[in-house]
Amino acid sequence: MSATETTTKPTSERILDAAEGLFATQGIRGTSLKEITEQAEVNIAAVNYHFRSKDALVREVYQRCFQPLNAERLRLLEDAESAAGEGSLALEQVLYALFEPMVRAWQENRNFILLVGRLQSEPDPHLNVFVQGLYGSLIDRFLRAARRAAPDVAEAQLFFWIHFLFGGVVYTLINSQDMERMHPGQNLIDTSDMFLQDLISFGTAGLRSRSQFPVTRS
Amino acid sequence: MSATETTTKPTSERILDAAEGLFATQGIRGTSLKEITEQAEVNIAAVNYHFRSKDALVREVYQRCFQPLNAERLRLLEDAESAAGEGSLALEQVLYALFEPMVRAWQENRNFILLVGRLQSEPDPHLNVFVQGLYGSLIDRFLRAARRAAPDVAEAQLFFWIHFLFGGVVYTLINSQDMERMHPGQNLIDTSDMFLQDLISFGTAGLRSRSQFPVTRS
DNA sequence: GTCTATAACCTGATAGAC
DNA sequence: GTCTATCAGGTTATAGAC
Repeated sequence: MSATETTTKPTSERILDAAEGLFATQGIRGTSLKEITEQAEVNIAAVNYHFRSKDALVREVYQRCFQPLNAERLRLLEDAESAAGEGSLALEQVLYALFEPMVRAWQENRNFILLVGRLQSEPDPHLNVFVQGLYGSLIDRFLRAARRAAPDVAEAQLFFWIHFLFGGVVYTLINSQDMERMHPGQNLIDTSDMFLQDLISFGTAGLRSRSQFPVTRS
Repeated sequence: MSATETTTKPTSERILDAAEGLFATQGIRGTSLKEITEQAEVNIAAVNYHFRSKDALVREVYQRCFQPLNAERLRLLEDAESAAGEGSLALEQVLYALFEPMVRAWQENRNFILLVGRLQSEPDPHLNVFVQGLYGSLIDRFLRAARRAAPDVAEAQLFFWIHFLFGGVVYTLINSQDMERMHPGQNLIDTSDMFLQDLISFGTAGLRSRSQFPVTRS
């Protein structure tokens, strides 16, 4: 690097950084290009030069955010599979590979999990289809691993309750600050290792449970 | 009622109905007053006459939506408590009283759960504070009941994991259509009774589990 | 209570100079 | 690649007639 060169990031990256944070805290529709370019300290027209439109910028933000996360998930799963013998992978290890990267990302940058949460509510169907493409074959890959780890649980049950766990994780991470404020005295997820440990115990116990409570209409 | 009177709802109610549906499907910031008044077939100025502003309309929509829900939750809990002897309430019954009204509301009107989901993502802090007020002492009330039902589980754990279950329920109900599409062949929550039954088994098994899986940093 | 008309402002997007 | 200037359209909110 040259000695006189300032380490300022390029314009397109500054736009992506600002957009990521503002989308996370204010929502996508709740954030205007004016706000983004002001925070990034670039000209308003730059966003339409480097990206084609606001929609394209949104997709770039999510791509940059989700691609390394899902790659890490896949890496952890493959590491665990090759470390364990064929078919001897535990359900606990599958859940660990699925959730560890997300909890770690949350620990490093709280904006990340907010960005994930936006997808549950932002109505844009184009974005949802795009993000589903980012997940690609990851869901199938993890479902097959879970199926081998828990052959006694029906595949449809595994599929459903792993998604359920995903929803619970996103919700509790997003609301962790509010929950700590509402119930002070004991930090519940102040360390991500502790939370992961409890999550995996909670999830596997649930997945291995069988319906017992009779529900009757009132 | 008079013979010639049409059974058309009053203007303010038509506005609330239209706003509820549009907020659910398009988001709050993603819905303009113009859209609302067009769907309600009322004049654009009526929303500022009957309600003070868009913010006040949003609060009215959530109040009308959440008040009967939480009243029903409380009723179910108190019914179960008076039916059972003092202190003999099961954790399953607490979870039933908490989630049954929500699942039933989802079954009757899919817009409802979308409206709940908006709160996780819409950035408006004023709205969040307002809705927290709607929940009022309900959380404390249910936490005390759960504590009596499971005295061996730490209160902080109960608080945390019941919120976790709430996040999972909202997520799976919101995404139930997509999940059915992604994993066809077996309906998982086609009947709310079946889902409630599985949910309560899953949740109580998780709540009663203890951490077993050792998590180590990679 | 309901309507028309309009104010004041913000939005994404683009043309064209530099 | 970066800027200024501007466009066409949408937004909430309000004033004032009926």
